[in-house]
Amino acid sequence: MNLTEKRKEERNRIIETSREVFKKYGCRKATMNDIAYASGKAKSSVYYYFKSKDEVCNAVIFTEAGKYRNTVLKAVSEIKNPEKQLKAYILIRLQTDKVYSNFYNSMNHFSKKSKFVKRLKKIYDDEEFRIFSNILKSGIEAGYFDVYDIKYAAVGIVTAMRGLETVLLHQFENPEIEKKIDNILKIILYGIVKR
Amino acid sequence: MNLTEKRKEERNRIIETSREVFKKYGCRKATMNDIAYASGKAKSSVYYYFKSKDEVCNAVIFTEAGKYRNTVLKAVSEIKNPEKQLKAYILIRLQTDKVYSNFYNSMNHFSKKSKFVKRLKKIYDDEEFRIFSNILKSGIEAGYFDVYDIKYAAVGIVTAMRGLETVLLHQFENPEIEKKIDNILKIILYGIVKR
DNA sequence: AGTACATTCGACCAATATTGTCAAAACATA
DNA sequence: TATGTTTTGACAATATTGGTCGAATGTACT
Repeated sequence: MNLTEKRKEERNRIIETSREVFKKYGCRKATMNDIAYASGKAKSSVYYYFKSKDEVCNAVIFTEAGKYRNTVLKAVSEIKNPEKQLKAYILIRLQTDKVYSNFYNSMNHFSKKSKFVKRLKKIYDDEEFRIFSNILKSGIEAGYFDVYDIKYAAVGIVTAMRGLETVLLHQFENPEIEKKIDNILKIILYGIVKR
Repeated sequence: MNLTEKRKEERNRIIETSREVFKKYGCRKATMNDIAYASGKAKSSVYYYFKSKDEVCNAVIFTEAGKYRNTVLKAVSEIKNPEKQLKAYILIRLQTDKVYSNFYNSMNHFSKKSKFVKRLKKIYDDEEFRIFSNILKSGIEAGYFDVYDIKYAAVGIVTAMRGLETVLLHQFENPEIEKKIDNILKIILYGIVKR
């Protein structure tokens, strides 16, 4: 095995253990010692792989975002019909959102919003925006959708969706939720103007 | 309401919130600030009620031990037959053990066994010993049991039970567990000598 | 063995965070 | 207002933490 390969693998191993440590203690409370110990190394050895604790955090976030992305893409790409794709996307978003909000809520339970959480949010937001744009784009290419400007359409719809979520999230157990989503989806898809 | 009463109530309120904070962060990671903030007070206000963080920890442990005690006693006292009492006790012990081991495992997940955990264990151990002795004693008074020396009998049986647990705990989902306990119980109750 | 390189580690320091104290403020109560 | 209780922010003493460095260990190749 290549030297840099081995190095990367060790890095990934540390990232995985860090993820667990963060889950347990939260990012703030977890110390480099915790991470090192959990990885079966000395603290300075962790610094051999990562410049700083910040970098470890970023790596964990980045990897998690990647996993999230894959989950979504895999679920969505299996669906051909763009309309159903959209619906699947919204549903999966509502589900994973719950999980990952748990993840980073525990990170700064109290204490003013940290730099860290802001960064995490931004990364997820960007990711989401990109994924959604792709769905829109492929829908357009397939001749299903027709929007004036993908970028602004995406921004608008994602924003609307987020508003939708804040309303729906706390009634997520509600079995009516699918119907509600269907209704909103219809508006997004066909507009409110009668044809 | 009496003045000292009010004070005690406030203390209890802090103990309850502390318990939640400990559950979340573990005892080591939780700071007096965390506790104070969660209680809606300033740090120094917490020190008005407790001499030190150590005292807060002790109070939480003590209260938890008391709750555990009540759970066991309530469940056991409703049973008249000492034999069934013993069985109920062992079962409930196995169950609550799981819960509270989670509680204090999270307390010092890594880092050498802390003074704190040792104390927690000791308190639970004493408590358990006392409860068990009472069961034995009431069984003797009721004419069901007959042992030479309650104290040593209790020590012996509790020790044996603990050994039993270490074996059984990780296969707790096993539905056969009741049968196994029954078997052990029979040995404890009737001895191994044929009559 | 000897060299070059990757990896691990413990000791160490400066910066930060935490515990615990205190005197003053805010609050209640009569 | 006077008295006792409770809350608080500022502060000192102390402990923990992030991060550095040089030395030790490991490893692969000549």
